[in-house]
Amino acid sequence: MIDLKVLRDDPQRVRDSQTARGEDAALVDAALEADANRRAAVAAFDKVRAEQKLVSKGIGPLHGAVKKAADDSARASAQAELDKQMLIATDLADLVKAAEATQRDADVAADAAVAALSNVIDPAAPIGSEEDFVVLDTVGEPRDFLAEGFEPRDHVEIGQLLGAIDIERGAKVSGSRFYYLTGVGALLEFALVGLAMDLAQRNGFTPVIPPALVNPAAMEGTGFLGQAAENVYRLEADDMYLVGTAEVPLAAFHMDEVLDADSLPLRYVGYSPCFRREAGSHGKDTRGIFRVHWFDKVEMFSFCPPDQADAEHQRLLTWEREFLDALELPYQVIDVASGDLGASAARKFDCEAWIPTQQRYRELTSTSNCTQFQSRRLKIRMRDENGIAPLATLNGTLCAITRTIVALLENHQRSDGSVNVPAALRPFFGNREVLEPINPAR
RNA sequence: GGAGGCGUCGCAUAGUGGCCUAGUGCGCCCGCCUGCUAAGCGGGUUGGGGAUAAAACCCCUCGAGAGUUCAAAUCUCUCCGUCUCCGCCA
Repeated sequence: MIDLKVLRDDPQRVRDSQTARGEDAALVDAALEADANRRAAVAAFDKVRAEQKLVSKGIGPLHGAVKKAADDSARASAQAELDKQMLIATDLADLVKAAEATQRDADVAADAAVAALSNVIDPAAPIGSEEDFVVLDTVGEPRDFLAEGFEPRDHVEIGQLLGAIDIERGAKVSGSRFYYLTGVGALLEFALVGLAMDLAQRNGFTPVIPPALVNPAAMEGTGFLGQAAENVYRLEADDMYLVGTAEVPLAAFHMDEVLDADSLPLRYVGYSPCFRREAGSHGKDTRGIFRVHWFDKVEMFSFCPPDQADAEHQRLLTWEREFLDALELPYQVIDVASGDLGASAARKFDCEAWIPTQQRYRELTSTSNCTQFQSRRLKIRMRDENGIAPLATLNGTLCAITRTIVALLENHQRSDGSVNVPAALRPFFGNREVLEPINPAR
């Protein structure tokens, strides 16, 4: 949810942001109107409710006056007054009920209208659509396989040779975009998680194994039931959702809480399965495990004071880069354009690793600064010397297992189908230096 | 899954239809007193919203929602959480 103060005081800023995202700027004026309606309805209710309380409060003593009346005429006049006040009170009760209903409707409408607005983009973010990203840095050199004298195999082939990835059986058991990691493939996941967790812990993150199944409040508060709703798995019978990222349970961890500003930034690193329906991506990345309905991921999440969010965002990016550096992968860092930001993000950096068989850089990790957008919805606030205010939330991928495996196998393959294990990963992989083929080529 | 108990301010507790404008203790904050500390004394201390130049002020908030009533922490219903016992189970 965006800041109502900004909406009221500087609506043009919000309109410009909507436009830059390629979204409807008219939603801003609809939200302004709904907000004005709400305030009018609140004022009307407050007024009639205050009146009702006043009258109602007088009725108790009137009952007493009737009981204690000294004589019949005093009793009759007290009773008359009581009857009169009761009539007024009954009328007021009807008015209150009506005003309350009006207010509730106006409230719901205003909430919906404001919730339809995406986060106000960071002015530093490049303006444009998906392809208008800015490359901030390029690290490492793609290998020249031609010069090395062999054609690189793709991760599906290598995975088959190593006995690491079983896509056919994944499809048999669960359908398309499913897989099994087997043998060194399974061990590779543990090694990657070990390396990622180690890096995170050294940087002050609290490791978390979060629930991957959450209630509607958590899913909605995180902002995934808006434009991303079609990609979320919902369990109809239980009204629960399968998370698409640990960002959801990590963000919701402090839902409805007020955190001490001195304890910030609070950093958590979660390891969880991620479930994605991949609606609207039919025909995209159909081969292998690059785009799947389920994968595991190590995700960083940070709660921090708003004025430190930019710096924290840079730190998250730095840790993402350290991880890719450790894996010795060539990659580039991009500043994602306004039209390609999620609804919650004000700014986003992606790290894209070179995929040799695709001859291009593909997204491996991503870090978003959601400013106070998520925390307002989730009611996560901080208390400092200035009082209570929403805080900033940020998230960043440390390791999306399947895509990392794709990049690792393809970039570190050798002509005989074996794969080099990068030095940093070996301590988490039984000091293994090379993964050798165990299956014949098909 | 069955039976029962319990959800009140940071914590602990009082409150069974109108003196509740939710009391008290602890903790915390400010002040007084005091060689210093402790004690003592006085005041403050849920959160959200409306109004305002800022206030005063007003409304909502006793797990959530609905209902009864002129009036609900209090009565009724539904849901959620939690605890105890029984059953089942990785």
